[in-house]
Amino acid sequence: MGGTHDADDDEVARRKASIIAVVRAIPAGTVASYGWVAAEAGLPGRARLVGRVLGELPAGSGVPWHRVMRAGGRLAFPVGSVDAARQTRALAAEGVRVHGDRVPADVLAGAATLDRLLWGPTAASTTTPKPADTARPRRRT
DNA sequence: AGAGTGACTGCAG
DNA sequence: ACTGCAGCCACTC
Repeated sequence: MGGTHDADDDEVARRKASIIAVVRAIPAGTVASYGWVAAEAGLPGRARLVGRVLGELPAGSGVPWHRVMRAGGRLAFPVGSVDAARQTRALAAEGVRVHGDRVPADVLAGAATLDRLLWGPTAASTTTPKPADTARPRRRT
């Protein structure tokens, strides 16, 4: 096979797969932040990458992109935009009431609980993505 | 190679 | 609570 098969491309595809796997693992009725998803996918600090990957998702991909929100449980899009309305609608269909551009704290707390659901002691699921990648601490005060 | 941009985030004012 | 700024990462021009 000679050809153009760079390990770099493979790495990129692998990141996308990890991100999508985490998003798909978010239970209906709960939401998670971009940063949280990135961290769980083994890509701490790549919240923006999550947004890009979700934006590339084709319609009907089955990936619950609407369950991914900004930090603090805020809508990913500005209120009034078509996408914002769509996300609000999709969340409402799952019982999540969006108040303005934010969701109740308890819904967001569900994401924190997810941590235990996914990587908890009783998790041990074979469908869980792998952390891989070395965690790189953010240099912040 | 340098500058600009964005489905991000946290701290300051 | 809101806006602005800085840091960061990946991509495009």
